[in-house]
Amino acid sequence: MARPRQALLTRERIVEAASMLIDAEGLEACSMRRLATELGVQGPSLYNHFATKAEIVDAVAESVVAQVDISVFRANDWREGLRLWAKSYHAVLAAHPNIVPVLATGPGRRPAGLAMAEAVYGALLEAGWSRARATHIGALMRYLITGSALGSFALGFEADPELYDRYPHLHRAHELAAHRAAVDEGAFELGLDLLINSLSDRYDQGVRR
Amino acid sequence: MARPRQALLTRERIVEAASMLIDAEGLEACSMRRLATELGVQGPSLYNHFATKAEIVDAVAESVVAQVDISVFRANDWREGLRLWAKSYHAVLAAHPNIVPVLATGPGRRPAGLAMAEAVYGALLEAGWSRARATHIGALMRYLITGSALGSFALGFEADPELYDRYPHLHRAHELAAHRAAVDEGAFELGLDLLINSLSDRYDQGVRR
DNA sequence: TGTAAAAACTTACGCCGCTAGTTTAAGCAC
DNA sequence: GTGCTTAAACTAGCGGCGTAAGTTTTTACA
Repeated sequence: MARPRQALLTRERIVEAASMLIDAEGLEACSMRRLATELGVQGPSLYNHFATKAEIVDAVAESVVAQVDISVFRANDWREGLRLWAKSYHAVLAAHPNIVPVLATGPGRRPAGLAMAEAVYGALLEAGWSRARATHIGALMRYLITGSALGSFALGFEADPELYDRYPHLHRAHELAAHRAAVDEGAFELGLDLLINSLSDRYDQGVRR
Repeated sequence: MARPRQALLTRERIVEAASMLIDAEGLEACSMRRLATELGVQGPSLYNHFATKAEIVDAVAESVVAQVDISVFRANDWREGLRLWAKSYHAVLAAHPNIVPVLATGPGRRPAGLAMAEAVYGALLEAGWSRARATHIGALMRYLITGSALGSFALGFEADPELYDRYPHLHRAHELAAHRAAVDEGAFELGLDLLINSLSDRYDQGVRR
């Protein structure tokens, strides 16, 4: 086949297919040849639309981050804004866990990532936090959110009971996987509560740097 | 060359070389052929000592986690134990950042990882925290520690000033990289303080689940 | 001393990202 | 309408990847 009358590929179609493939089978499954097959095309054809594979993955990351609700900072106190944003971000990453390693390295040049950083940092500055502290708080939130999204704590323990014979306190660790949601969500909620409440206390005491 | 009079490889030599290669050039640089070259050997020879590449990487992860000081739980209050352990873990990961993605998925079957989980969880249980809360606290600490180790927050922003023209609050984001240590360490220290202090407050108020 | 296991080797398979060059259709200038 | 440029698909192929299979030689032990 040479050039078709109607183009088979668009950047949008490619990103959508890549996103679905990554969600369904993971980052490693998303090779150029495999992605092309998914789109009914030969591998190198993708290079007519993206210069490298990294650009495709980056576009997927961008489309995921764009789903995070950053409007919450406009209508809320910084504490509530931070909490609602974190929950939205957390929920988006929970729906697309396989792309998290890409996001964990920072916003890079992605507009949605930069817009999110702008919204968070701006809200903290406008609340009165110092530049340095606002940066720390932003970093801290990213640590919690991507750290929790990167790998389930519960699933980090294998289901084989014999594995824990030598570790008296871990004798029920093989049951963790069955309570995955409660464990992982509970830990995230606890962390969010602890961080925001204690930041709030400091703020109310006038400690803002 | 057939079998040499003195074995060229041992599991220890392989793990050591892999660890150095990963530290120096990253996980992707550590291919079987490259690692073998580093050891003065052909690629497939490594399979006489490890069944898969994943086993080698896992052994590197194990050797890194084994460097974390978990003795601190014996001589300290749970708060101070938690703080000292977290700092030790953080320092170890800062020295070996390229292996962090492997650790972030949990202890798996690695003895050092399981011993660490046992120490943390045991200390929390013996302090009086409920099983569920102790699990949450352990998960939360991992989120913070691996989240912060996974990618520098400061380096997540590119040094190109023009990138931030559209984002009024980010106009100095290109300077972040120059303050990498202050930003990243400040955020981690803040997070650790906030979490442990607020957990300590709850504990002192008798809220242990 | 004969045999089995160990530890190196070479060769090769099917993936991978990506480059180069080819073919044909589309879009535009005259 | 005709010719030129560009776009979007193709095929072929390079060097690298993890790993399997089979070979060679040495060592260790019965």
